[in-house]
Amino acid sequence: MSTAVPSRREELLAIAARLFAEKGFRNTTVRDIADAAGILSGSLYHHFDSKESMVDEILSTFQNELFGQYDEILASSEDARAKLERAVRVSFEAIDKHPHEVAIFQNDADHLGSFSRFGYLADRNTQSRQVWVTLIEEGMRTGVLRPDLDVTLTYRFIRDTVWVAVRWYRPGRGLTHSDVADQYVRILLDGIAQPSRRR
Amino acid sequence: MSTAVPSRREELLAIAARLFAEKGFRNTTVRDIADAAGILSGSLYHHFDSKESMVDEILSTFQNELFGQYDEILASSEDARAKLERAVRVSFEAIDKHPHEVAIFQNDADHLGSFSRFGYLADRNTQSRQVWVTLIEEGMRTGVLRPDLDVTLTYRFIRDTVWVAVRWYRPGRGLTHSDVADQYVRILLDGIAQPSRRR
DNA sequence: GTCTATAACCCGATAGAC
DNA sequence: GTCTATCGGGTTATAGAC
Repeated sequence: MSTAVPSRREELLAIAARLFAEKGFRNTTVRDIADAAGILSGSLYHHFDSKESMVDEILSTFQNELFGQYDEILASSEDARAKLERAVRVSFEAIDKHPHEVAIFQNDADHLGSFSRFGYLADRNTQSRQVWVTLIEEGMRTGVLRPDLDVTLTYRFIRDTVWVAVRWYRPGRGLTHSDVADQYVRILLDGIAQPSRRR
Repeated sequence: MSTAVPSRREELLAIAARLFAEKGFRNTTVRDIADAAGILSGSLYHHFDSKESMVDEILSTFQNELFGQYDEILASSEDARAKLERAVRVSFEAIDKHPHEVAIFQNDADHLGSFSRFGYLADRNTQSRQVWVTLIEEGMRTGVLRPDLDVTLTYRFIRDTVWVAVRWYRPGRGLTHSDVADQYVRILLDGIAQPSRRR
């Protein structure tokens, strides 16, 4: 958790997160990170065991926060449509608040996940899938979603459309994350076609 | 263009494309490519100037083919809804026929684009944007799409949802590219909500 | 068309001085 | 907490033999 006055360790992690997000984990060298922090590469190892432990701390901290929010939504008593909307909104908020962490997860999770140390990434992926599939199935059962949806395909559609926005969304420029979520929820639920022309 | 009997050069490019797609361009070594081809890394330089020239040939060949298809759609006389559908279908067909090329473009175009040699990647990006925006605006003007759409946001939504499917779609396994396109077009145009509950 | 051998460089990480 | 100095290994690419 970040405090009002970030520790040196947190400063370094923030610098590393930005570089990992911009250039990719593998393509960012410890010298890049040290340069951006104004120190030499060897000095980084006073704070961290390895480059891997840096990205590990970045990702696990972020995911613990995000999945706490998903759990709250699943436990709420709203209808499926409202819960789906909230889950989309929480995700866009995460892109707004933690764009670097989301970008690293999107770009490097597959590669990192092949190391046993990052096995929790696959677990979180499964957990995320369960959240969305649960909401979609509840929506189909209760009649707020079309009953002919392919659940797996719909899950992938929602997951991808939400998280891939990290590629172009820039906090503080143009639309807010809330505006983007509004439009995305509208397209997702009602489509882009003129309803009167609905086939 | 690939011939019935691929040349050694084409064989090597196909091997490289698969590895670039699986591991990323930077994370694939010339030794990886040579190993997979059953030769030594030095021997690759009899066929190609550099690793960069390999990915260059892979991407430019693919894009020349894809954008030829987009041009045909734009020039056709169908209505905007039909043209949008066809553009989505052509894109999914590209994912089916050339999954490695699409994956490389999705994962590495940003990084490669920073070198002047790959300036055409940015040009193709602009061209692609013009295709989708043209179709969306024509659809809004002719009344087949909702008139309150944010054109830029809708463009990004379509672009991202289509191309990100390369992350999970595997040719020959499960749904065909045509099935996936059917479902995606339906969600995109009409949404996932039950129409009777439309707000 | 491929192999042998190697140049020139970049990488993550370490040991110990300050 | 940072710097100096460096180790061991991986990377792209080249020159010339076969």
